[in-house]
Amino acid sequence: MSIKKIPETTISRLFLYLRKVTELSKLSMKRVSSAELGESLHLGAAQVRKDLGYFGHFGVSGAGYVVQELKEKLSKILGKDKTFNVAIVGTGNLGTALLAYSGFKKQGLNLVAAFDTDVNKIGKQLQGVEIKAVSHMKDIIKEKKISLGIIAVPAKGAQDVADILTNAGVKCILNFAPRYLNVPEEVKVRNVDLSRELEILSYFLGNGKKVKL
Amino acid sequence: MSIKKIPETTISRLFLYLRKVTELSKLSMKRVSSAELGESLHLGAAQVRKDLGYFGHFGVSGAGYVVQELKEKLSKILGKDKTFNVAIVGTGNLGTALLAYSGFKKQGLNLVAAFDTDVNKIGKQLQGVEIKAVSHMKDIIKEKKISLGIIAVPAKGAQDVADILTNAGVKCILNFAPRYLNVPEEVKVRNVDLSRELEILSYFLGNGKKVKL
DNA sequence: GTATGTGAAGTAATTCACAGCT
DNA sequence: AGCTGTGAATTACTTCACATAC
Repeated sequence: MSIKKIPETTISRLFLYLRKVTELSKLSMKRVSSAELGESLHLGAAQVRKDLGYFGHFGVSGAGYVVQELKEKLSKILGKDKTFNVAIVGTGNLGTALLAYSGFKKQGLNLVAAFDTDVNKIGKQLQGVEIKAVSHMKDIIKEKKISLGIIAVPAKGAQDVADILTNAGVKCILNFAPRYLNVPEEVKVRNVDLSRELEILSYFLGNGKKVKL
Repeated sequence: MSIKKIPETTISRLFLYLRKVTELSKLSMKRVSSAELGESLHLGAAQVRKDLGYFGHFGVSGAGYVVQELKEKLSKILGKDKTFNVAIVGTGNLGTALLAYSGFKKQGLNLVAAFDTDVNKIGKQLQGVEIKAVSHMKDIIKEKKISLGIIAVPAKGAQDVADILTNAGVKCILNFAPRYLNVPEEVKVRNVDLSRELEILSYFLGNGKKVKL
């Protein structure tokens, strides 16, 4: 293995491999081939091998991968051994659903703060977290050492929220607002744009056969 | 313009152009250049022109695009003039948030049915829609001519739901369950995997400088 | 002069195909 | 014999650059 840039798509697939290999390990399976790993994820064997290859030689030629070992190495690579503090900004319907989302702890993420501008919401408890005013955000983020921020506010407020977050030292943002966020280079943003997902699907509904996706 | 395969990334950007051009039209702007269009979306001028070029010659050489005209053409291309009926399956936190999501109508999507397996929920009203049993799904989907299904159930039930949906004639699926769905070739699926988004971000948190994304 | 439309060049990701290890 | 690891080939997308139209 040589030093190469690792595509983000590869990182994203590694989590799928980890999920799968965790299942297999529960089923007490000892070995797994690249073809088997890719199968239910509809990925080719070559793709799986190339992805894993970025991180070293995990496999046994002629015999596939040792399930337990692969699981441990992937967990390590993917930072599943670490935990991070998370804040959510915006406690509307989507924010509330996300607060209730039990997946956080599984990802090693502790939801430690929630913010809103609505005075009727401030002070209320949600999933054991007290909703605070956005005006206190900077201090609380520093104080609680929050490194990941989730933006679930309307589009027009999103950039301001992103500015405050990055100013306070947040390194990653999951953005649900339907707009592009300008952030400093070292900050990583991922966007989930529900409107756009729906729009894209409705495009395919309208265009049926015309476009081969 | 010749007949070419249109990348899905292009389709997805067209919606961004439409949003922007709609804003500009509200501001009574008459013309817009490809550079201006791309600017706040952090897309290059060439990218914008290439995307629009897939669908014909909309622009005026030397003068950019006529805002109103571009808006109308994009609306047409993207099927914004049509409406579709939508069903949601799973009325947990996420499903409820989506039901409440006001973006639907804007996309020309009418949420006309909601399904759950929980007997305590069945019969209740949510956002003016009565929650029905999953066992009645097939008939209701046909009867109400539902063409888009949203899956917001846990991973283990998701494939079964997808089977019922596609069997009943649903053509597009927005899947929030963290697993790959096997569907007939003509059915279009888009996946929103919140766990994975969080995982990917936490990978970047853990690996700070090491990986240039 | 200015900005489009588009081949050509460049970059990135996927898939192929096979040498080499067990 | 079987399956990995990886360069080479392919495919997909983006960016460049310029002839063309207004």
